[in-house]
Amino acid sequence: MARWQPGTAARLQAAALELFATRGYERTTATEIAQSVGLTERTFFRHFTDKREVLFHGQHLLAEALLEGARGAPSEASPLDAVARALRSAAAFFPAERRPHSRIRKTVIDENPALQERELRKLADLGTTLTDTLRARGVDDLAATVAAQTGVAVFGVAFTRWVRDGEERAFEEIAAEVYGELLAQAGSAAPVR
Amino acid sequence: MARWQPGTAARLQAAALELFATRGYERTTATEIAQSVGLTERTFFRHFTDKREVLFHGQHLLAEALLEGARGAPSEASPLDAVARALRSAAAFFPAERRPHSRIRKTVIDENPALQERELRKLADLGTTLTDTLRARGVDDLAATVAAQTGVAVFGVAFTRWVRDGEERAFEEIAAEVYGELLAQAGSAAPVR
DNA sequence: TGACTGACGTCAGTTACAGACATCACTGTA
DNA sequence: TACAGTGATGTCTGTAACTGACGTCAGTCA
Repeated sequence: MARWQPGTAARLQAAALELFATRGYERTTATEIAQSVGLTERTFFRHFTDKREVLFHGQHLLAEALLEGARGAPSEASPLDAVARALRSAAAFFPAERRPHSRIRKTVIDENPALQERELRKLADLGTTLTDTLRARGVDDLAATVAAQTGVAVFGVAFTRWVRDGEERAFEEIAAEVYGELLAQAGSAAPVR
Repeated sequence: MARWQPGTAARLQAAALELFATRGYERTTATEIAQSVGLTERTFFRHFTDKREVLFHGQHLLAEALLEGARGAPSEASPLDAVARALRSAAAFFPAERRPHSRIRKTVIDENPALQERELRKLADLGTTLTDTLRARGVDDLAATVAAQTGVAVFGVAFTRWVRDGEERAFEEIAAEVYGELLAQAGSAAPVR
């Protein structure tokens, strides 16, 4: 018999989300989370740098999906078009089955500013890596930064709407709507004087 | 004679920035900051909810300037035009004299992820209040959100460039450049299929 | 004069982390 | 098959960010 059960991080994550959802984030200690799956506080902090991080583990997979989409764009595609492709390939990360889980997670995060900060940082990190990817395609600094940041903004708005109560459309559809709204607004905007 | 000197928060802020810049953020304790101006740790935490917050006090003034700009836009202006106005009125907050101070602050923040998270949150808060302002002008939810988030993205990029080493142009000029780049990219983008 | 307030100090407690070191099932190698 | 790693864990101990309760006292105002 194995000395330790595998998937420690995953078990901690599941336990943490459940405890956070029932008792609230602040009234749940790292020790409690660890003990609820038969581990020690110290072990918890070996798997997650932060108490907050337990809710955000695995985000790098989303980042990779996004970047893959951008990298896969034809070389003649504009930076913004590459970003649009990135958004489409991110959609695979938000299938309908995942929505209930995402909603519980959202509820927890919405209740705690510290968790919101962490989420914003993950989003911002997405922005910088996306910028780097665009630059690697030969896009100049300003264009890459603007396209990537815009893309992250669209992603953020789309994700927020996707997890909203009552929303049933697919992520891809919502993202297309948000992106379309951006193009429409920018298209009819007054030029810089 | 007054029992306490006025401007406690400002003195703590100045002391904190200096200590952070010399010793580094993490190796500076709240107690040290407080003692360096003859106060107690407890008093520090009465003025700032957080150790981080000492670097971000006063941000609400910037928010008010931004919102004032958006509110001042003519009623027939599009949401994005209102946002562009908000950006222009924010420029008053970044005169050339402020740049050296902003650069020191930036150095400190760049070194610490926790501080970056706080900065992102302030930016995000700007986004939500800007959204609310636009909605109060009668703009529908999607349009307001997209315009506001886009504006915040432009602001963020412009600010980052404004504090960059070697940069000497005024904030307003940089913001106009970034905003122009966005319009140019969106103008030539492929429409959503 | 005396109650009240506001900005501060003091003290004690909780908890998020982090370093150092021990443990021990498992693994690969001689 | 003996045996030296290795890696995930536990234990112990310490630091610093906060927080609540309460006391203090100069200035203010009825």
